[in-house]
Amino acid sequence: MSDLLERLRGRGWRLTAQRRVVAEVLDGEHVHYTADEVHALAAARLPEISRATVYNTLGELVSLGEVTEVSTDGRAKRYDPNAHHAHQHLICGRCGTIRDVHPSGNPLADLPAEERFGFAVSEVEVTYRGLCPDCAAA
Amino acid sequence: MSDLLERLRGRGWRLTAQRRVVAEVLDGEHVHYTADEVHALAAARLPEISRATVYNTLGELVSLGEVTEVSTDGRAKRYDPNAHHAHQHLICGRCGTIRDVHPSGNPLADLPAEERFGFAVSEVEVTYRGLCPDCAAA
DNA sequence: TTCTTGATTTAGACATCGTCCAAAGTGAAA
DNA sequence: TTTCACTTTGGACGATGTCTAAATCAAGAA
Repeated sequence: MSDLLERLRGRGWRLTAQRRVVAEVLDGEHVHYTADEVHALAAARLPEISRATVYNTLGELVSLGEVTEVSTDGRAKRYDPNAHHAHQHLICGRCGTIRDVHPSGNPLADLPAEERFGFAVSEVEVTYRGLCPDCAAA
Repeated sequence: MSDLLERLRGRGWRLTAQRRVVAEVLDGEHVHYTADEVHALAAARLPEISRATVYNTLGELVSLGEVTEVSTDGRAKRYDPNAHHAHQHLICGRCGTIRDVHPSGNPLADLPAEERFGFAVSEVEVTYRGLCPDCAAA
């Protein structure tokens, strides 16, 4: 079984068939599914799982820090299970495909105090946009 | 009249009362309204303006490069008329307030070729997140 | 000025994404 | 095995945004 389920159990998660299936769907290195995709894949294994449960479970995984939400401009949010390895995203503006990338540099350090307006800045998100090879060719 | 309307007319825009009002609402330095806020403010001056027109007009302004869309995680998109001055955003995770910021550094240069996966990368968007002074105090 | 015409606006239906709720079901502690 | 708080369910609901066909209008032509 995945480390993920172990960690979740350790945090007092009640382990239901539904949660197990959602976690299994998200198990992978470069997975960026939408909630509905997760639901479809989960339903392939557990046909009666409801949309609400998928949304609930994804929300919990995000709260627990096990999964990151990626908002891609108006489209449905995508869920990235690769939350334990710092990375940023490269998104195709045409088809919405997402790749994980690892830029150098430290953008947090690039924001001087006088540009923080008293905010307690806690994170930076860097999103690269462009066209993926397939869309560029088409 | 604003430069904006001049530029738009120069590009063959038909100047209607509705478009004028939307452009006026967006006239300002650090404005980040949602489409519905723009609609409400526009309707204060031109009561019969429709939502569809506001959406159409905002979409056109974005296409023309006069206004930038800012997606703030699931909430409604916001529209930033400050498109002619490169800048990034600092967003309060609690209340959604947006500030324009100007970090140093060049994140585009921070993405090595082997991390581009054949994409034609054209832009980078850096979003700082945290709590604004009001929300931090509350 | 008036006419003409293609661009623009409108209201409201529709689509998508996500949230909420009350009722029914269930994991797991005792 | 029993119990009960935690989960799930489905369907209504809400927010945001898109689309369409018919009515309207800006602005160039006459």
